[in-house]
Amino acid sequence: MANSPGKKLTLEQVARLAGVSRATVSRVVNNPASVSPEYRARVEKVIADTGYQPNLAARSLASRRSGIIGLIIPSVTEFVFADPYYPILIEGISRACNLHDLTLTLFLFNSQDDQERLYRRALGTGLLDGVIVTADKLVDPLIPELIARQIPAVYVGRPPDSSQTSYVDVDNVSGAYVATSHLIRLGYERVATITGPMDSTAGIDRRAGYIKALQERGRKVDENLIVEGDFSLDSGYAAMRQLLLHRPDAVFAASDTMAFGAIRAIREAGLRVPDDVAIIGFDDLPPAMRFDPPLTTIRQPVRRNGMLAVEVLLELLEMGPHPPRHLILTTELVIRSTCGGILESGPGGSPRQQPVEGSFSDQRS
Amino acid sequence: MANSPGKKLTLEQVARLAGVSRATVSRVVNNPASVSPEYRARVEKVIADTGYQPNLAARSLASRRSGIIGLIIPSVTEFVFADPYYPILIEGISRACNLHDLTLTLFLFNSQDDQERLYRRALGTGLLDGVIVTADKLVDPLIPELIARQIPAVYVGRPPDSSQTSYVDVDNVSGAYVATSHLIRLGYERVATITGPMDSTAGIDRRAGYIKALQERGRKVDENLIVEGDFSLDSGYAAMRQLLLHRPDAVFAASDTMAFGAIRAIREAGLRVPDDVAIIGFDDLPPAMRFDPPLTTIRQPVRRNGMLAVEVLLELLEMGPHPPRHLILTTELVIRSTCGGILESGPGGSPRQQPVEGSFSDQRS
DNA sequence: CTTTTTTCTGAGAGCGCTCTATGAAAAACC
DNA sequence: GGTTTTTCATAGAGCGCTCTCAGAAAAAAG
Repeated sequence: MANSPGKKLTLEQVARLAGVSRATVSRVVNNPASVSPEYRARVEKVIADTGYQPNLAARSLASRRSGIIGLIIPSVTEFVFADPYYPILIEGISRACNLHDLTLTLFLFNSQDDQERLYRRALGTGLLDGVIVTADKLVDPLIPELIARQIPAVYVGRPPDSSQTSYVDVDNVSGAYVATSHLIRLGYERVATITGPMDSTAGIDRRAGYIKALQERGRKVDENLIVEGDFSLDSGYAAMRQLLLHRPDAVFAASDTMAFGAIRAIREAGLRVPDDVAIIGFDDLPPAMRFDPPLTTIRQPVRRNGMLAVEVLLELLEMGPHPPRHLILTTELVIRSTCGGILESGPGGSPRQQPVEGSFSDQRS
Repeated sequence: MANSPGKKLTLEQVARLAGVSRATVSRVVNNPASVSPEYRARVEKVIADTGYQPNLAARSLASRRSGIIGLIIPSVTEFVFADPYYPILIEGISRACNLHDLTLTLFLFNSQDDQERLYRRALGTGLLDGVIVTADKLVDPLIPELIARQIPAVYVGRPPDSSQTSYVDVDNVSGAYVATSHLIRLGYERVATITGPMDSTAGIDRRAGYIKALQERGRKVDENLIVEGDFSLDSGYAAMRQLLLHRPDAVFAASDTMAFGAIRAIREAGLRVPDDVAIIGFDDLPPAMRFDPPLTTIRQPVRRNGMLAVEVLLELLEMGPHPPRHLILTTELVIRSTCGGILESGPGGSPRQQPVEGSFSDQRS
């Protein structure tokens, strides 16, 4: 009896059934505290009996709040879903949405041509309360658009210009630094890296962390040991083949998926991991643990990132844009089997990172 | 100049700027043919100059059409994204949405508790023009709900009761039949199967295809050679370990992911694929090709399925529910390296399936 | 017991758009 | 040239909800 009215019930009818005015029903729905107990009970009974649910379009038109947020992933889908990263991010976002009774809309584009229409659809119709955008590209036409239209937005990953944009990111520089330091500490001499795309901030930051670690240890940076990938398996494979020409004994791959590709290339060259070449990844998505051999990597809290993005967006929605929020989560070194772990407990304290998954620093810029 | 009006433009204002009535602007937006060329040009110019875009909430309230559809995946997300199946399905759906200028909302639930609230949110607010639902579970409280509320819906995968429900599916029985027949034809004697969950139609149908193939060849069905999995890697691994007790020489796994788990179990037992145990999967998602050794499997057009689901939904939206539509796509045997392919060209014609990816049968029930 | 303050409900004006009914102008017909 | 059709823009009534404002009733104060 709680539902299935042939025709949809309106506020008006509920009001009539309860013998009150429309405004009162609206109030019990949106702010029960403002209605006297008797009236509230009366209305609530009718709502329970009829299974009344407000019409979102009408509510949204009148209140300019829809409870709908958008997730915009400005990359072509084939690329997007080649990696478990995005599904897990989506899972996190969706979880937080469920927690807050938000509805999630998804804007993926399948070809570059979709982009313009998609953005119009997402941003122009005024339906979305706000958006979460993944910072995939260094050149992002979306940022000025979002600012001009004054649409609350939170980036996942550091956007190219963060002066007016809130974001949630992991500390990529430090993660890469830790990864590279780990390799150096284990005694490897020729530590190479397969970077992410140089048109993404994540790619740039992780490369910077690699170089920082090298320099701090007084190693010189050899450009031959730096090859650019695009986070995909194939690019990891190709990059590794190129790297092999220069005989690295350890490699920091800027994503797990590229690490898998690299391992394949290493094996095809008749070499072994980690005996001949050690390798460390970045991400620690589920396949890393299951891979054979299990991958040593830098864990980033992707799901958590997604959830926090929603929280920050909600904050923006309530408090207005004000100073943009920047949340940086820490990463964690996860030692498994691809770096040859024997030497790892050197003198002078454990090199093992503290798991600090829950913590994060909150810095405003 | 095409956008960034500080305050959002309304139809009203566009009408004023163009010196026409609101109704006229509305008509050029929705049905340009019904407006005389001069007026149309005048209005279109203003729209182009101002970058006007109609407010979705208002439009949806007045016309009862939002251009938004929902994708409901009635499984817990951790499970959902453990497999590349869903991301690829989403990609297909999203592609078709872009093609038709539809907006996609995503309803995932992260715990069983979400379910009720999620369904209310998805179905009760009247915002969605229709929904696509994945037929994951045999017991689906959604179907009666959808019928009662008269919400246009298309299932991906055969729903438990299809008498009133449209769906798009692949021919699971025939796919499993082909897979099993392939194994038999190659000369394997003890052909086992790792089934999908028995509370899903896909699991049931693929099991049925396996049994049908066995029976048609006069093989007797040995219950010891049938173990139930849940499409996950771990379940494939566990199922295979159990199967190994009964010395199968070939296995049909009802999903690629389970096949990967099974292969791991086989190797851990000191056996080789395909020399000691042949294995064939189902899905042919990207990892199948990249796996070492590349997996022989049954290809199902997942992306295409997603796109067609949208097309069918659109049809429903335009034509009304009428007789439910049932679209069954065919599968295709993809021979790679896990079945020992040498014997495959037996006498009496090639056992290789015709690739028929593009075709599908359209049967109404 | 009257006045002031507080608490709540109801009336009513939108939110921005669609769509039917209406009527004016243009085209077609006799 | 007058009448009937056809074409096409406009007026205006909603769609279902929120929210401000005013006023009635109840509580507090004098």
